[in-house]
Amino acid sequence: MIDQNETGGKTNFIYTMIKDDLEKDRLKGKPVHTRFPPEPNGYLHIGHAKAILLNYSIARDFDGKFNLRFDDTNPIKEEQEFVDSIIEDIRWLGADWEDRLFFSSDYFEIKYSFARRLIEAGRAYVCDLSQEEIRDYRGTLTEPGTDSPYRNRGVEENLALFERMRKGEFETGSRVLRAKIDMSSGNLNMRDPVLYRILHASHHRTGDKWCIYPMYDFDHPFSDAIEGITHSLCSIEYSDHRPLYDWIVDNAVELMPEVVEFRSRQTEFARLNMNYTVMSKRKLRRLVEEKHVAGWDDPRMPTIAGLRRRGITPQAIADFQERVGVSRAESTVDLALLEHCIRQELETTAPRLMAVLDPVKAVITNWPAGETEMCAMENLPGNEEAGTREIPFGREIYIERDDFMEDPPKKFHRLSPGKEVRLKGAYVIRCDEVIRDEKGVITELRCTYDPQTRSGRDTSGKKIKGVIHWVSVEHASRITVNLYDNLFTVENPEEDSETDFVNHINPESLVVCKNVPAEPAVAGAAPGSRFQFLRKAYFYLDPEASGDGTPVFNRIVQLRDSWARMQK
RNA sequence: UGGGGCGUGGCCAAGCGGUAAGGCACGGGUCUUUGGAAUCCGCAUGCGCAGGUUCGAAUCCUGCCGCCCCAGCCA
Repeated sequence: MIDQNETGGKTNFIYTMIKDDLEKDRLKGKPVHTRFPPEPNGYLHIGHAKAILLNYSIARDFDGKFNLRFDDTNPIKEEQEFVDSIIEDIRWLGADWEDRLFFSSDYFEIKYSFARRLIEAGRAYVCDLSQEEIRDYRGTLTEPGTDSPYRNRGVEENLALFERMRKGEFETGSRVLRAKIDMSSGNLNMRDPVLYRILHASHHRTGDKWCIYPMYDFDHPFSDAIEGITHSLCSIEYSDHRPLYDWIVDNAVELMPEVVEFRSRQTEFARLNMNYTVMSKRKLRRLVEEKHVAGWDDPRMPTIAGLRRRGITPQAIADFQERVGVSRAESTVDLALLEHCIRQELETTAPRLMAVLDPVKAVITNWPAGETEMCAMENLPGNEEAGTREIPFGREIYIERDDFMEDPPKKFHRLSPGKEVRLKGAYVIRCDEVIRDEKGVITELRCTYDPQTRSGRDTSGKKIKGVIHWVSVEHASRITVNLYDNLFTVENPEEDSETDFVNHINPESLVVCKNVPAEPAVAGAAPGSRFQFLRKAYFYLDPEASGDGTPVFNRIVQLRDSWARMQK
């Protein structure tokens, strides 16, 4: 018996349904079996990640199986390039299909046979109507359709015609195979849906072997049935297709029982939407093609490749997916939830480093010139096993420009004239003088340090509220930092149909900081590793943006900043 | 005016007739050499609305209202 503990306490309607199926033995002893069926015609995004991880975790939680099957039934739109990127993305997410990587096109031959049996049973016919005529005969939402004049062709004629379709005797689009169901159904999908169309096009896997290709509604349920898929999950917009799904599976069970592994059933759930981004393939493609972003893997994109390049971990995405849950209600999840998942993981796994993103020089006037002292700092606070590192401290340091205020408000706990602040891991300093250039811009802060306040052996008795990060000027490594922010300035870029969504693009979604001083340890960082730049944000050392050898760090997500919130 | 869905706090989401879980967000306290983290507290007299059934309704019934999807030889 599977109880809540074994399924991680998940209480969504799909888990409930599966538990019930198991209790009632509706699976007849077969393992729970799910699948993710991408069409290789584009890049995967975080919405797909929800579907992938849902399907995969169901299989895992119920000790079942998970297949990856490409729905490659439309050669015009599909490419091997997308097959490769999708495989890479799903593998990176951690969903494991073991040895069950399939393609709908693997089953074209048996599907052809199944179509023949449908014809033999008088349930499918070749229709010579043009595309426009078929549309006209279909009727409208409120009016029933009209039977095609070819609807009652004899079995032999249909069989012969279908075979000639396969042989390539007819032009693209000249004929189709249709199911004979009900032209007056309130459900448009049941008005004699097209099962096969003629497409003289080369397929990325089957080449020119076929010139007729099955439609999704015919192909998908049958593929599920022969793979033994027990629970075929898809998004809400397929709800209307379910009667057709069942029609196909029922016919497969009746007419071709020898290949049916399981009488699969379709269950729909709501797809993921998130604020401050767009999710449709069309819109994502526009962002890339119109160069609003650098590519499909631009760290601002909601694509899996983009999330990966941003530095977000698969663990955080999986955590996010579980917290979002699954239901049938249309929803838009707050980006803040994803950010929370990322921070929560990185808090305990990302070593700390100091870098000053917007530096201003501070000179410790009572520190001897040329003298360097090493300060020990923990790599991961609260985790002694992560150890410490030594950071050089000297007479000249950089501090964050906004960690100084000449005329600060009451609650400003950082540096200001005559006030003291602690340099993390080092000494307490006081600001004595502010130096400006002719334009009034602060160029240097003159400070003095208190020798009794050495971190770890402070004998001054001072209680200093503010702690700021710093980098020694003399020892600083230089890095490039990409400060990424939301791609859009509004929660829902698609809300107003009058305004093109690209008008809502955030002009500050990427701010590049070059020559950023960072502590020397940064030079030893491994590409692909993640850090917290103390008091600022989590960063990812971009392994693909080496360029001139200067390390490039992508901002993954900012730290929570209650000071910034107080300012508002 | 056809068919299929959905409406529980700002955002997700449990709940399936016994008196509104949880997470995020938000507000406040404690602690803190990250204004981070941690920790504690607060946050729906009410579940789209209106009736009804019942000792008792978010859960059952009736009627409304609102939103989403469907007329590809796309998936």
